Amino acid sequence: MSQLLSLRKTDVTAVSLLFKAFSNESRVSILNILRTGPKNVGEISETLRLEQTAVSHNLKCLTFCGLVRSDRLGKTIEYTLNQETVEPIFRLADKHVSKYAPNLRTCKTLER
Amino acid sequence: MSQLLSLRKTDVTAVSLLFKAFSNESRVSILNILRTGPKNVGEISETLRLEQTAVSHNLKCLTFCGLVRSDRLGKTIEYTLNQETVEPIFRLADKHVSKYAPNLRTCKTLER
DNA sequence: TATTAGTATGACAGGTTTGTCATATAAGCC
DNA sequence: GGCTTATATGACAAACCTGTCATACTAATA
Repeated sequence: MSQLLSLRKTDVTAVSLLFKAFSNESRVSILNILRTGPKNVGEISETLRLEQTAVSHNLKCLTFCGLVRSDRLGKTIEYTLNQETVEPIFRLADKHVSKYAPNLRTCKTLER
Repeated sequence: MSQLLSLRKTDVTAVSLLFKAFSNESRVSILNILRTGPKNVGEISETLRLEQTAVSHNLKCLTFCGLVRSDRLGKTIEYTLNQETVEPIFRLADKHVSKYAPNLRTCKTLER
């Protein structure tokens, strides 16, 4: 009930950890490409032109946060997006950026 | 139209920058406390027991991302949450954590 | 206009994150 | 079992982030 107005301390920690997963361009690219459907590591790596090991590291992080799910398919491992969470978050973020921070993409690091 | 299914490259950059703002515990605390209403720097600093300069740095970053707005009130500067974005994002994050990553809060750094 | 209170800025050190390299594991096939 | 393909893991250096310190700015008030 009061959850809606304020989070407990522990949740602040969890929420910041969750968004750490979204705070890296490679990981956001991976999530973004998985929106079009499940893909294995090789396909992700090839499409995004990212090193296989880098993709694996980032997928582990995304899995740990519950943002993707992995299923072994023979020699291959297929990754599937957690659409329930990721889709609405992407939509909100996209809307926010175009409405409130249209110049965000032009800077390379966060201003402070 | 196709925006709903995939973001352009530039948006991936913007989205990851936006979530970088959410990826730090101090900043999430600040956003969280602003959910209860506008506050000035001193009030935020005092309530969260964070150094004034640290709060100022983090507020600058949040302002830059359009997540808060600042209004000078005499000697004081009041910060107001962008509820339209932050409220639904917090709700989604909170729901996601409890459903898909309930143990997230117990780790100090992102596993990889 | 000098002083004080509130807030911002810049620089820097310590800590964290990231990609890469070398290597390990797992599954299928000969 | 040995070989090959697909993916994961661990260590490490470079890059990046964060809080702190010293200091600057701004507005109100004496």
